[in-house]
Amino acid sequence: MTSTIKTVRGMHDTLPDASPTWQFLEQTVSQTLTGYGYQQIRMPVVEKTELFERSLGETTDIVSKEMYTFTDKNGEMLTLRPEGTASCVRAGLEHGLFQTPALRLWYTGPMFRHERPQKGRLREFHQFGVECYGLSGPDIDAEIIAMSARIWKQLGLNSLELHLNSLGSNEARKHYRQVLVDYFQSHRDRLDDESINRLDKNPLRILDSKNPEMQELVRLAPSMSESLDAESADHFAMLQQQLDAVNIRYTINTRLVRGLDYYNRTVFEWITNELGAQGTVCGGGRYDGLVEKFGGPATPAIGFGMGIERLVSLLENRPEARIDHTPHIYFIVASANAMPTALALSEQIRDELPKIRLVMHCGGGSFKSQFKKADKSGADLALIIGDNELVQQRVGLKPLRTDTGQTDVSWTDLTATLRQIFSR
RNA sequence: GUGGGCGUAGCUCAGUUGGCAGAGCGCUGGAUUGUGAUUCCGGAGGUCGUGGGUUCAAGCCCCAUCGUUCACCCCA
Repeated sequence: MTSTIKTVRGMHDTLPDASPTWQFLEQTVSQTLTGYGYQQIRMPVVEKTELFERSLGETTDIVSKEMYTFTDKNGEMLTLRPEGTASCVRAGLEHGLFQTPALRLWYTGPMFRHERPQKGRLREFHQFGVECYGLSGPDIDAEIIAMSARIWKQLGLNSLELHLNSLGSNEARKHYRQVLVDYFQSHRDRLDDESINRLDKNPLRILDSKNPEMQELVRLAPSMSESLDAESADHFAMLQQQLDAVNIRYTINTRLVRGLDYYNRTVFEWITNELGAQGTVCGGGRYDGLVEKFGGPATPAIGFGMGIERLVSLLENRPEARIDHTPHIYFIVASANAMPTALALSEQIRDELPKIRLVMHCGGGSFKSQFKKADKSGADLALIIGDNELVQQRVGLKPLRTDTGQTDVSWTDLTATLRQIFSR
């Protein structure tokens, strides 16, 4: 055997066994989003590199070391998108969508980050993204969170916990950042290497440290809530009130930071402990300054991303969380002479009963093996045609999942009979 | 980018102090001519991830490399 070509590291095939779960998820999510008045937008997978550098922040890990960037034939620097928000803002500006007062959008597709793969973390992964533009009040924050909660309910996931925080206005965050730097600077001797590294790059992340030796220092650090500006504090309080009103439980986590630079005010994550270290299944927040930063009108915005692979692994092994593709009918063709008639009959069934899933037996083989395949297919009913049936112009019907015996029916009555059988 | 575990049939995995490559499941053929699931009998399928090295002899020992997995980091 010559050496076979395999998938690129960190990128996976989704095989036929797994795709019914993906389809269940995709269908459920898109139906729920549609139910809230969100409209789908589709953006290219490739964008100019500059788009991500300017939106995510050049010092974030994603931009500084995780992007799939390459030079196009004409010398342009392009990047496989690492997330969707930047593209969505770009598309909105490019097509004047932000003229619409309350613009509700969603999208789905692959994202690319060159990270070391591990459980729940791939180099090509898939997200649903939801973005809403033009609304600054906490009501839309509450709606978007309630909508995500409803999605979990529809999917049958009940172990997700909502973590909530407010980063305040950009000014307040800048101020808090300085307070934090001062605090950690005065305890520099107790910081680990990584934290020292973060001190000037992204000091808020020190609060996220999992190093047990840092816990005490982090616990005593000044809290973000004390640095919140009055308006943000008000916004945050109202959001909590509204979440209470719709019975959504949450944990205020003042150490919840999120890694992208564009966030302000409300940030949230839905977290599970069933996935190991990559427990965030959904995360998002406000990014009120981003549209303006790209030269657009001042446009408040909020959005979130959901990791499809992570959700799928929560849904795996649940038979109810799959789209059913089991055929209804398996058509057994006992004699090659009968094939033209069998094909004609099956096409007639497809014409008149378009919802029926019918598998034609192709490729010949013994009667016995055809029956084995019919059984294996999971079909409820086998249709049988061979030389005898050809002469009598009839088709055999054998139920495969019940003990009721085999019957037969004339060609002309076939679809009517099937309609009756499968109307139940 | 850093550190640990693991790579043997399509899948899940055995393989002893280095001595002929294995099982279960799956696939496939058959058990008196056209009837599935249970049962019984047969068959196909492997450069043991890849490349070097040690040895009379390597799936097993050594080195490298790729992949995978888990954690750090980061995030969906």
